[in-house]
Amino acid sequence: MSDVAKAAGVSAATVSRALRGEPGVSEATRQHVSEVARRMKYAIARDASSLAGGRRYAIAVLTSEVSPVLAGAEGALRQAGYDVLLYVLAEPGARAKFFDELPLGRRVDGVLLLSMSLSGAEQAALESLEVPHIAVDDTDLRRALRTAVAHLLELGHRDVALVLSDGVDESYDEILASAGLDVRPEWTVWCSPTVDGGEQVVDVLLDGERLPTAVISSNGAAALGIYLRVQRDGRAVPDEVSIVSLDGQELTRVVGLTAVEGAAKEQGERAVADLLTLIRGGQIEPVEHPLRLVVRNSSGPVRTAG
Amino acid sequence: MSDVAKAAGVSAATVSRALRGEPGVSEATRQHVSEVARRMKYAIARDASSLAGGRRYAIAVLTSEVSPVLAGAEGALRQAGYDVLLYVLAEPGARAKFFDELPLGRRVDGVLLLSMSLSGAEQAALESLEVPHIAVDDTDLRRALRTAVAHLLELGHRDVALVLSDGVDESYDEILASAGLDVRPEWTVWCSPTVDGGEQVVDVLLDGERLPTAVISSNGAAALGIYLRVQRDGRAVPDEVSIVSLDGQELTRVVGLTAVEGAAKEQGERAVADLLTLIRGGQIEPVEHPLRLVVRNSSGPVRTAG
DNA sequence: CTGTTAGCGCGTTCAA
DNA sequence: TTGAACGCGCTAACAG
Repeated sequence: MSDVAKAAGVSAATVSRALRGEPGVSEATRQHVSEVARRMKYAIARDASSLAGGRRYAIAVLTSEVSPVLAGAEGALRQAGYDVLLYVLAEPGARAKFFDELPLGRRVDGVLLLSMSLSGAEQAALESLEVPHIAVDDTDLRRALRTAVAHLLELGHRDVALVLSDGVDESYDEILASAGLDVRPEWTVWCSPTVDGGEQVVDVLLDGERLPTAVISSNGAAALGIYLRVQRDGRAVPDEVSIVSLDGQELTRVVGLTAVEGAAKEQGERAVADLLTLIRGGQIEPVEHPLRLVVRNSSGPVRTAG
Repeated sequence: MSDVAKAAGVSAATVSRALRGEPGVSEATRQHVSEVARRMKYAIARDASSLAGGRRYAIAVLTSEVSPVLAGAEGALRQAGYDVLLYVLAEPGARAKFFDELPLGRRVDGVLLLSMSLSGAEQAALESLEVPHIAVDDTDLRRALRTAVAHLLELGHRDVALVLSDGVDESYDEILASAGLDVRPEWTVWCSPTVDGGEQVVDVLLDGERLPTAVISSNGAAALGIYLRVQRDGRAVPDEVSIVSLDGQELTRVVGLTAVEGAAKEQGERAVADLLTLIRGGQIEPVEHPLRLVVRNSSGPVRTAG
């Protein structure tokens, strides 16, 4: 840095201020210093910078799975000039160890949590770091369902079945009802969030006397199972049955299922933006995560009877 | 550190040496210092350590996609006490920028590359960092193919078609031939590495007079496409046609395709072990990446004719 | 707006 | 085997 300072005819402190965008430097000086630094291929040494008490230029990213959201977040952080310290906290052991040891002291400017629901203790541990943090929630099932229902209504569907993953125990009847659909108990079914689960549930669903013209699945893998099974049964998708997934797994994309996607990339970017705002001491206002209906080949107009 | 030194009745230099396992400290002193440090929950500050010329306790992980290998590598590195600096270099722009700016100077102890085939220039840029690096190769198609062929032979198949992804231009005839299979030119076909590609190739393949009893696909998505199309054509899998993928994408697992998998986790762990050996100045000996045949529901005994 | 001074917390001499 | 002094590259607080 002193080399750059000498070359630019200023002091090291000025170089520091100029390169970090700190106030207190004339615009002319800043430009000049930046130019010289670039020519000399100089970049601030982060270690020394953080040692001296400045920022650390690093964000810890905690995630329970390596997912597209991670890719989105990484890109946004990198672009903002931050390093990404990755912690994959998939196994309970690793997760417990992390929150026990909290190896983040004085090493990051912020923490980003992806698809992690924290326990109270974990939350408290995180707070004790005294570092800004923010979490990216999972897709909001409720809103996703409304989106899917609207899509199907538009296509003329009135007989819509809802396949929920085991573990989802809220009632969504009111959403179906308020959309003007009949709520038929036998058209709300549960299955495991797997391809197998989806296949099995089809037997139940298409066994009644009245068949739904469309099926919404809360889980992507199950949606795929439904799709495969329905086709194997000799029913055309979407001509006889439309299928919509509320979960934008890669699976749904690859086989061409219509899905409500969590807009993973945007969610990650949004979260990064919020986190950076927090780091700068700003206030953030909660916003709903964007949802995106991606219409592919598994949903179409309802077939007019007769 | 000076606090610990005081508490232990030694100098800071001794604490440093003791905690880093440096020689030149009596075993008694080392034990004592370690004990005191633990009691005081003291850990060496990595920033200061690297500033002063010591280790950086960090590894840069470069990857072209967020994949299970990444998860495996992260775990292994974490366990070895290293931070993971993640760089997702999926987009050409990001990748070019990285190799242009090389933002790694003096910041990591090593570099781990996952599923990245480096160009000569990139290779050179990496070397210029003067930091140990190691790459996890993609699955070796050749060996994977041998594994798949052996599996099918065992099941009695003799009429095996090979679907290669566009871009794969090596000849694998000798592998098929040496396994005692007839090499029929019309049974080696190319398609794009997508579900669509797989679907399309089925038309070509099952249009001849003599049909293969098994299909090997080098790509997982294409394998899925083949699977879907064959079923839709009303042919049973695996009773009429067996399908084996040489690529263990999640896709193949979820829909139950037999696949030769790269044993991602083990590969990642192995690479980390090698990298750490390099960092310590050791020599590594090349080993073949482990391959694993995962038999699922898409491969079965050949149906005895008539 | 800019320069000067004094550390940040450690590793590495060198001497004892 | 240990300790004291020095400097790594930078930023914060002050002075101008």
